[in-house]
Amino acid sequence: MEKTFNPSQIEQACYQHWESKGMFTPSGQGEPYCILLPPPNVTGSLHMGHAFQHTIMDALIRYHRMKGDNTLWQCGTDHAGIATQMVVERQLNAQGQTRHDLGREKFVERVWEWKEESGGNITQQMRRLGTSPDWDREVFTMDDKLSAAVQEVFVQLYDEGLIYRGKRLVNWDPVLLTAVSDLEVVSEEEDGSMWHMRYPLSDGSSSIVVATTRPETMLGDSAVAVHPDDERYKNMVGKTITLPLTGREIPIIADDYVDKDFGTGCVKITPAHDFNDYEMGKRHNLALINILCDDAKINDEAPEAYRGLDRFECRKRIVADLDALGLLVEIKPHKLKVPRGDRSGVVIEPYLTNQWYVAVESLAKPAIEAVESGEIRFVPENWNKTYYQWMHNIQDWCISRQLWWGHRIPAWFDEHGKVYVGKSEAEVRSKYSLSNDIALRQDEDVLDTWFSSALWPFATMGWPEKTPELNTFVPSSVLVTGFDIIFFWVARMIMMTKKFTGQIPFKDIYITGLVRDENGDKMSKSKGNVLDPIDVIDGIDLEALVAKRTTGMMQPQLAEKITKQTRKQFPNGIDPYGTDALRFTFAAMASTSRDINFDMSRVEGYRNFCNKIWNATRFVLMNTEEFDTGNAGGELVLSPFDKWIWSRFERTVAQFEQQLSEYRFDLAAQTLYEFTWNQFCDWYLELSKPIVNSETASEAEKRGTRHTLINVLEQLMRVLHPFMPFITDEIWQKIKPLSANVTNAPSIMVDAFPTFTKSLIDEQSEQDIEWVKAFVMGIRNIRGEMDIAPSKRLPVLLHNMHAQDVSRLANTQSYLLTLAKLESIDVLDASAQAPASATALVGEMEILIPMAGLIDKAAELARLNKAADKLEKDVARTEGKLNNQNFVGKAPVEVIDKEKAKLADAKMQLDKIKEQRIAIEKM
RNA sequence: ACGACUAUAGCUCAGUUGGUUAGAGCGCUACCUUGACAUGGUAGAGGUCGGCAGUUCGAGUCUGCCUAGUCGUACCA
Repeated sequence: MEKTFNPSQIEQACYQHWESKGMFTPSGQGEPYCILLPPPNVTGSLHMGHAFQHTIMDALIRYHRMKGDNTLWQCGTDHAGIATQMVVERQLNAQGQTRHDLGREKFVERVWEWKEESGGNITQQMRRLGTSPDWDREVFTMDDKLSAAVQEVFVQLYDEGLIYRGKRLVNWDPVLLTAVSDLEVVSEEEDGSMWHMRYPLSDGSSSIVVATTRPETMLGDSAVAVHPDDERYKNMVGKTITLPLTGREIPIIADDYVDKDFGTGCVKITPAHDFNDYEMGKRHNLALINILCDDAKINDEAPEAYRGLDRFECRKRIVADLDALGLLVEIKPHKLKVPRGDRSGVVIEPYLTNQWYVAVESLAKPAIEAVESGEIRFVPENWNKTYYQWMHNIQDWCISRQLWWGHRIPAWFDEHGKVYVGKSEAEVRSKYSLSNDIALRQDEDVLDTWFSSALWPFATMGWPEKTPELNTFVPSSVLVTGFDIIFFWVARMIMMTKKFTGQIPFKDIYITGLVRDENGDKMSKSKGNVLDPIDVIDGIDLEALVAKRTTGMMQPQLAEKITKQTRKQFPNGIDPYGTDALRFTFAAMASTSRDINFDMSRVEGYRNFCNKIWNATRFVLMNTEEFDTGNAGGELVLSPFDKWIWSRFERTVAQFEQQLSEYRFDLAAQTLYEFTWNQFCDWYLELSKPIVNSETASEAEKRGTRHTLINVLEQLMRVLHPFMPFITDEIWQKIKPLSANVTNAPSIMVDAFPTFTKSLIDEQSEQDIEWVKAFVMGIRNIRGEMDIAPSKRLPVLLHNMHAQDVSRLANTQSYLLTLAKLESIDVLDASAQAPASATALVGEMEILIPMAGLIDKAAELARLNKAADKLEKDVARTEGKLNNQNFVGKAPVEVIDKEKAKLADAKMQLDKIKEQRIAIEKM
């Protein structure tokens, strides 16, 4: 084995071995365990968020697979309607074409080509991450089977009256020329203005001033509203005003929606261009006057002067024209929330169109109950409040999109515009008894991408057919996803799965945080702080990284700043850290629902951890490869150290499993790290050296230790495997032949997870080894503090020993000499006078290192004073507690006993230190 | 406006139902190339747990208020 672990040498071959041998396929035996992969955009690439979530999912999958569960990770990709269509349109634009030049059919062909070309990208990247989904079951949301499920669902919902078509206001993206759902609109506060405009009463008696942030919509006003109790305007209600620039006469109405204290207390009402006005228009039977074309230019409803103008151009003209007429009262700066499309970034218009909707109320009810009853559990739990809040106020879902890429809506119109819904034209004709001479044309629109993803839990299992998978893997075990898609996806899956299978889609929902950069900023192209997980795995040189971050930018002017910042942060580029280090980093940072501030120094730390494991293996191999490890038989005598490490290992397994079951990946990772580094490597490997190298130990003893070395390591690899799949398999392949593991598993990933063995817990050995550790650490402390060269062998005297100290010493004396680098250990008679010494305490036993020629008087006094100060504080605090009658009277006995014991121990130590201090001062 | 979350060492974070001296990693200081590993070893420094009040024998942990920050939802034209 090489001296340093080199991940790039092993990872890809290892993965091919797993995949080619079909190890990702469910075993078909044991308890079902299933995770649904949130399908990533088929033409997308893997980002840090994916890498994080996939690590979590893969760790769970690998763990359950090793536990013997019938484990399925269902994977696939999403067609991502708008996003993918936009990419292809941009490609066309670059060639000076639009999708209309190609026509629908050719354009969709083009998107399929793009999908074929780039569709394998993200799944290849997932393989680099070591993920182990069942690739044979990979599904694309526009596969025939999924499409069939989509149609089936649509038709059923329509037939039940839960899907309907309606003309109403929708969020309209005037650049993409499609409707979008409420969730696809993001409103950010922006600087704007509030224009106060005067509308004259038709009878000339007076005028009324309205305030608006969108003056251009006045062309579509159909009323002015005031509050019914507003004394200022009470006498005007019922009168009309003459709308400037149009000359239309419109009523003044009263409605308690109006806030008397906001603006002027008068609101212009434009039912065709504002959601609130639309509702008020319905209440008061107002005209809907649409003044916009679909690209947000002014249409022919408006006076000729404004027709064809862009909405913002029109705004300027209206303001100027009103000003010229003396009707512009004032313009105030005003902050307002501007709704923008999450994809296009342009201002969304409320726009009157025909769209398809899902009536969600009846679907929402069982979906709410599923969480209320505890059948579905959010982890952490507080997300259920977010869920409830949204579900209780849920609005009908606009599912039609005026795009070409997606599932075409299975509805046909006859020449009169009558609609027929069915899975195909043929089915529609027979279902509605339409003869062939009646012309039908299919609806042009496609469905919202999330409509098909909502069916993911059952459509991927073969629904509507009655497949065995439906019975086995619905509900799935846990959904791992981000809070950002609770509404988009999670809620809708619950509704649809409940509706069509009667089952919940998953039992637990583990909500992850976001992966941010090391400063807590969101990773984004425009900030230039994006990290590619593959670059962390393989490494990347500085120039390539800079190039990656600065090409294809929306705002090229930022390139310079990003270049500088990148050169500063990564002067030498990024080192190749390997997949296992990256995965372990994600696991270790995954504390409950907290965002991750991704820090490269953590990855480096876990890369070092991999190297530590690698070198521990080298050590173990060095001591077992050419030797008898007792696997073929032969007497094994286990040392206290061997028993101790087995005991600690069993506790580690138990703790790890407990933490994993609570989705505490951070604690689970910490448990493994602590055991591996601080117990196994720091202590056990060191403790084993005196035995395996001993000239006096028996062959049975040596065999016992070699046996423990190889088998603890072998089992440790299995425990580490869910987090670190590559290095563990690589090592396991090397060490398994030397171990007691007799399975024929071709890989550690399909071998068994170690089972907690209670009989190996050995309290006695644990306490004995703690004594050894305290002994060694006491001496090391003196050595460190007194600046004694580590190579200097020290003579040691022991004083005030109890029977247990004597027996422990007898069992471990030869090892202590090696571990603490001692020249000799001598026991001092109780009556004997100790020479001036530096002292360490192990319980009540004193370890004395005679100072002669070694130790500086002042330094030792300083050390003793430091220890005494600390103990004095402890004693004072504890005495204070025990003298407090309230404490003694009310605290539980165990707590009081603990305090008493603590006090006695501190006092004893303090006395000994004081004695030492006196002895030293006398020198 | 409502809701959720966060505030603990220089940095990033743990800290379970309140109960020993509040922990880890990274960074820092000193020493050490000892036959697994310098991507290492040993020892060490560093915290009035955001603030104020309360409950309690006892509060990092529970309650209230305040401050700072993050996010979500709904918004007044």
